[in-house]
Amino acid sequence: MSNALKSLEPVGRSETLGRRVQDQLRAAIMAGRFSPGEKLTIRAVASALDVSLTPAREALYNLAATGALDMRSNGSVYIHELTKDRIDELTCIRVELEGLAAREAAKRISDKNISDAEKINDQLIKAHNKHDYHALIDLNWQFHFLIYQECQMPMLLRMIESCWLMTGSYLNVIYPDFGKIDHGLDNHAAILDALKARKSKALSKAICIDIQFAASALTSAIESNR
Amino acid sequence: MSNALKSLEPVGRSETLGRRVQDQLRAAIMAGRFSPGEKLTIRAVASALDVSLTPAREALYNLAATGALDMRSNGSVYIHELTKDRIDELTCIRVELEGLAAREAAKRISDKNISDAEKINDQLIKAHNKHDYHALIDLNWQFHFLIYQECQMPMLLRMIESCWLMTGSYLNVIYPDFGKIDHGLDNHAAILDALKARKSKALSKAICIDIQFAASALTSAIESNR
DNA sequence: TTTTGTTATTTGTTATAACATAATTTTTGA
DNA sequence: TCAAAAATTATGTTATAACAAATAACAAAA
Repeated sequence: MSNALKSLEPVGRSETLGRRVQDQLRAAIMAGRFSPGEKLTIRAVASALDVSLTPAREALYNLAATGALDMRSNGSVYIHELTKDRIDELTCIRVELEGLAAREAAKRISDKNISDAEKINDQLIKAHNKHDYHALIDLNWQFHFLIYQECQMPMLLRMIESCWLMTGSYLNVIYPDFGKIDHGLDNHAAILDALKARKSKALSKAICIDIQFAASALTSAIESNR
Repeated sequence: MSNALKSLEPVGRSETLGRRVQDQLRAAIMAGRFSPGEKLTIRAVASALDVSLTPAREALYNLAATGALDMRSNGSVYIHELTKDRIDELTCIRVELEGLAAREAAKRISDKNISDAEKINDQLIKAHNKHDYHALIDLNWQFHFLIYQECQMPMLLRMIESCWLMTGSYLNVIYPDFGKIDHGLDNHAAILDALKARKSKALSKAICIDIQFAASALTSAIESNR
């Protein structure tokens, strides 16, 4: 094969409709565009994305299978509604999984990734100052997963992602209180410090503090909204 | 409501075909009845269970979404084929998740559950002596999940189950070497001791040793089978 | 007004057919 | 004999229709 041909990117094989529906739903969930407890019917999703029932159903049920959506016994699918107990459970799980990812990532992460993480965090601080919490949600996601990706553990990554999706719908509940996430910025600074020093234990600890901080903010937001 | 009505059992709502297919596949996977790398086509599953493509596809894709099956980019679904790297990753994840489940279970487990676990372990020893590794696989599953269930963390349980399903097809590879699993029985004894003393840290450690022991047996089985 | 039974509507379930692509086999030509 | 091409088969994808179950809306009775 000629070098010119080899240098070409493989044409993005047209994804299936089912997958595209799933990707769109996932993006919407992780951007917090759904409200907790909202019902997602097959037909509503199908007509919203202009596909038939089959791919809409596939997307909804696959997301439910990973835990990103909540499927009840009658087959209806809802956005997760979290109780204090559920948040506590999720926090315990995330501490274990993301702690592991952080430890492994610290061993492997490249200088370039560290500087990328710093850039993202700079943007994140700007977004915070501008009260642009839409961007903040997205950048926070990018910041964490840029680090986690370096652990080179694909199964672990998928599990962590599904944990994040479970709380996605509450981002809009928690982020508007800007007073509370000043601490969140401190946590990110601690994460970056540990990253630069490549101290895996310190990184893991900083990540866990960040998780627990977010969880307590979420819990109090839920308790007061009730 | 009348007392007569109150005494009636709620009618077990007939499961959907999709769910029944999924349950059957899951049971077969966790019993090790499939070989690693085996291809599961939609039509083969549909005709084997005498259903149409729709529920067969739903079951396969949902299991793939949880990681129990391996879905490749062209949509074909396979039984997982594990490499050393993948086993290592899975072991790390399981140590975290099952360690957590064990710690929490130790806090909550009832006397009855402990004696149930002992009974299962007795049967397990008998199955071992009879070289009945089919029963052994099943009893080992029961033993572990009886304990884990006590943690009262439903999301965690599902994650642990999907980890177990990933290695299901290798059970028949690993168990026939009976010499190696004498240690496995010792591990179970240690687990029961920690359980009876309700020492959460000791239980967690015993479980982790069991996991790592199984992993190393699996790794060497794979390496030698190659 | 509250309860209860009926009807209508919504929504999940499943089989089927048509289609497109990937894999395999067969055929053909050098 | 071998490799390329063509045909065939296998397999995944999707829309649709018919069905069943759950839910909501409504009307009649207590």
